Amino acid sequence: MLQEKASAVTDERVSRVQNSVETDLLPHQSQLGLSTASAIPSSNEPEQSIDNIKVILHERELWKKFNEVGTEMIITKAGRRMFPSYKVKVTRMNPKTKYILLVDIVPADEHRYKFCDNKWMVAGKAEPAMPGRLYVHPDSPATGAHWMRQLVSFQKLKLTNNHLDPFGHIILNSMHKYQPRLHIVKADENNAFGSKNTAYCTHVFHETAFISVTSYQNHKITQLKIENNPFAKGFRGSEEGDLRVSRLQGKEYPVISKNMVRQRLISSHSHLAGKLGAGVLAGHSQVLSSYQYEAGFPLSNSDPQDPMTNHFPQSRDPSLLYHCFKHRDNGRHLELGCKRSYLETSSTGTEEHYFRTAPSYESSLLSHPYCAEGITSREACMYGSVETESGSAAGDTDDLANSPINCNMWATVQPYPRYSMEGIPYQPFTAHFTSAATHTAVVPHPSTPMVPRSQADLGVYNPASVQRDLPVIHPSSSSSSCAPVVPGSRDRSGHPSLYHKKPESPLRPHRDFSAYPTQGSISIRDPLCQYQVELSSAGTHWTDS
DNA sequence: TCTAACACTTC
DNA sequence: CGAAGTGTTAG
Repeated sequence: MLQEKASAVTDERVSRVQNSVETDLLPHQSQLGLSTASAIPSSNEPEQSIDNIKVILHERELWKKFNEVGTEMIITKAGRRMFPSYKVKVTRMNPKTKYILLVDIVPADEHRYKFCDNKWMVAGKAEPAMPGRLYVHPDSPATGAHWMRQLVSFQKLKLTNNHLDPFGHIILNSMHKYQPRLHIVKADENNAFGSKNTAYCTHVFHETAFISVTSYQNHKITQLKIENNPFAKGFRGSEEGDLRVSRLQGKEYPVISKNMVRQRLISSHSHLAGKLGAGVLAGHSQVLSSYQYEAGFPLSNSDPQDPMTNHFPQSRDPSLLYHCFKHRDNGRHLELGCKRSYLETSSTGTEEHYFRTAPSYESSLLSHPYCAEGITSREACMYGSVETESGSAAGDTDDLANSPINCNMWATVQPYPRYSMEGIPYQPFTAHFTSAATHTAVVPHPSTPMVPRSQADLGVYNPASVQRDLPVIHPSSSSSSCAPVVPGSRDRSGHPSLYHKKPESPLRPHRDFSAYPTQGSISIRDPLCQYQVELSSAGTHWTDS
């Protein structure tokens, strides 16, 4: 079924990927993980290594439309879904192997933006990234056959600007540009990942890059959202007249669509306003000094060629890294990753690129001196998202019956070079990640297939706390952050951590982050599930304590 | 800039 | 029918 199409489409890419990947990365070691896989004869398919998995972005045309204008995603305290939603079609997986699919959203560059004069302009340096969180698809882990059977939807993923978010939503800073990434991780025997040899690969679709906002800046985007998002149907003007009753106001007179009006106003406005320009850093100046992603983020949208991309000024360079990685045992892989990256720019858009493990910014990190050090800690945490669970979860996307895990979020650490440098171990976060696989999480609800280790705590780590309390500390920055997770790498240097969790408390990384508000109460209404992951690192499996 | 209440929609 | 996702609007 799907495969057919997909395969056709992807062929090219695949080959590319392979080559590169293989060369650098380890050729498929994935096998270790085979637990599941082993049984399978992979005979037919070309190689079913994780590197050969093809991923096609669903509704790419729609994404492109948004991207041409400069996609904006609303972020709210309560969490807002993305629209277009992130959905992919996956092919060339080993039908019997179990995989975990997750999405993370990393900074696309190191700038803060401002919408002036009807255009996005750089307005200073980006704020330090928060520890990234990962959104694990609710069906994870599931077999290749399951994933390939239908579209894999991440529509329930929510974005928030609440650094203390207790729900497990992905935390972003407003007016910053981000790049969503899909990671496919081979599940280990326990249906988790985290083992040392966990194999995984990352796919990036440049057209899904967006700038986070608390309210739409470009009316063209507002318009596209209204026209395409079913929930915004109420704002669609009636065709012709565009007469719409303005009930909101309680008035009954027909009005020109607000959008239109708005646009006009805006435009006129913008002219006036325009000038401010960018230079402002908006105040925040927060000294970012320390943090830096590196300049080169790989992510950018970039296609140089693509005109569209340009909407976001600066962003990036075109290149992306491409690669897939497998982890080997410890952390070394990171390094590998670094090297490999090469630009792929060209391809463009559409497709995805394989990345190295390290997240984009990470990559940068890699380059940095810090990288090396930092890397170690990467870890990811997961949160269960609240929502997920419930029914909807299933529905949404695909659905699945399996049901395994509902949503989970993972957090990745971000890189804050500074700290890392110091050598402080961030373990804290690490811990989260940790071993995850094994541990999986828990969640209050036992439902999860995974292992329920601890329980739920919700919080895994709380970013928030981190931020506030320790601003500095962010966890490991470097490395972990990057890595998306999973795969492990961490070096172990030390930190193994794990964390565990207390039930109520969020996880605190070692340091404490204290406060997590949350707690259980939060919402968990539903089941949250949490996973903890560990990257491969060394053994860390959690230590639980 | 950001937030919360809102009217309307989907599911 | 109720829960939840929309952009709007006022603050």
